[in-house]
Amino acid sequence: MTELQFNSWQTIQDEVLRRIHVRDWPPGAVIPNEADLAKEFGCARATVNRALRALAEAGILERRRKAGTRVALHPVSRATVDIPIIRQEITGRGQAYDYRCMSRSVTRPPSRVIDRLGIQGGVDCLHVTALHLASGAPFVFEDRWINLATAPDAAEQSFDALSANEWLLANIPYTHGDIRFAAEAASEHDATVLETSHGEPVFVMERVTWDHDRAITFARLCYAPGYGIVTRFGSAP
Amino acid sequence: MTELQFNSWQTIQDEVLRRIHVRDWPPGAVIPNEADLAKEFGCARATVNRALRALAEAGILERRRKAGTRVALHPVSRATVDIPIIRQEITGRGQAYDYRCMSRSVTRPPSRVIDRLGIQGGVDCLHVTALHLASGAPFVFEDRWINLATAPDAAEQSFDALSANEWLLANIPYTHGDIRFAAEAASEHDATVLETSHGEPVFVMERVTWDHDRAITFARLCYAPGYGIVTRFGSAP
DNA sequence: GAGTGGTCTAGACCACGGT
DNA sequence: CCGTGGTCTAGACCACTCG
Repeated sequence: MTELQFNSWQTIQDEVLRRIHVRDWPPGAVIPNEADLAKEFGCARATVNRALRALAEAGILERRRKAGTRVALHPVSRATVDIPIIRQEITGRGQAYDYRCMSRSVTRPPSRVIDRLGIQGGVDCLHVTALHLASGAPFVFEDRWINLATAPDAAEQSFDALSANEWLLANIPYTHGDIRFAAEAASEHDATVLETSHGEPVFVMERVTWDHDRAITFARLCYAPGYGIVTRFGSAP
Repeated sequence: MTELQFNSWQTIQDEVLRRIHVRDWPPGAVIPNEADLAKEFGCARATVNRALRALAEAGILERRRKAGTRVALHPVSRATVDIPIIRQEITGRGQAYDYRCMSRSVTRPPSRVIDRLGIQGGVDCLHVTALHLASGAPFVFEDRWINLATAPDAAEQSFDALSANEWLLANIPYTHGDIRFAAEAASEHDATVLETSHGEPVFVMERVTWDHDRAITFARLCYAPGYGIVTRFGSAP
């Protein structure tokens, strides 16, 4: 009845959020369908759809055909984390970037890596280790295995000056990847490279990158003590 | 010329990705505008818009009015991390959830917390510490400060049986939050509670939750050794 | 100023999946 | 079966911003 104008999809999104916040639509409740909301808000159904779809992508609403749209029962906070190229991450902080390749060899990877890459035994991989420095100080130690069956051109790269991180991104297309964040104790080798102590807590990021069903590379990034990842969830500034 | 049918926005997205992958449109290049692509693909401009907007949200394209759409120069991997309620995280692994409140008091927070909450000095907060257990083993230690100016009802809660984590989510609406992941050495107290050793690496998540410009709560979650966060980026399975 | 993406509309058909 | 969201269309106006 209150035919107030909600013309933009963001206005509608705000109104829906408000109704959720004031428990007009409590968690688990089914909200009116798109057609009814469009009529109430005095706009096209596509506009309502745009607003509700964005909220569903944020994890606030759950939508299913025929069943309708309901307020999520178990509010998960869905945060988006941007993982930049290491060079960008360092120069973005106003620090000087430096790179040092530490080893390069073609070997059969340990079973731990074979499992992550999902490859058959006996496949040789290119193993590269390198250090990325920020203003001269060790920033992150990169321990990477490249599947030569997927990225054969990598065999001709020395990675002396250009990091595998950047070369792969610039030359090998990927479709998706897995990431794992964890806290680990610095190994003897990690500690030496990062100029810290054995057993010191280090932030570790492990990434596997894929091109469709073919594994490209597995990387273990071991960050110097003090590193952290910052991110946000929700909409407002 | 090739008036093949690209009717769905996902088909168009795949085709755009393919052209990026084969360096038809290299990083930094400006791609044709929506109207031209719509003509080429034989579909409505809105359909092209849908496909390109999704790729922009994924960080693969950068779009600006008048300047047009270009392939992102510095490919960031944008991963989405779901942060569930702790109870859900544990029961979702098929383990039994248990909760133990360890302390509760109204105090003035340390300056470190005051800074994160962005509040004026002299404001009292509710300080709650608690342990969440998975199948009887310590899982995560929660050290939380609740801003009573924003959530006054919290003062009447004992948090003996229901964790602050769940009570807040169910009773205090929020709009957004900040998250920080890091690796730290377990303090003497952390170690005792988590049944590990002093100095052991632990995964730490710090969260500040807001309702518009009012801080609700700051939580430091200290996970038992071995914990990690897994996530994905990109589109394919 | 003018080109580009951003958005809205009114209508239509379709695919999924509860009932 | 049939209601619901998912999507597409053709056209229109607007807002931003680059040149």
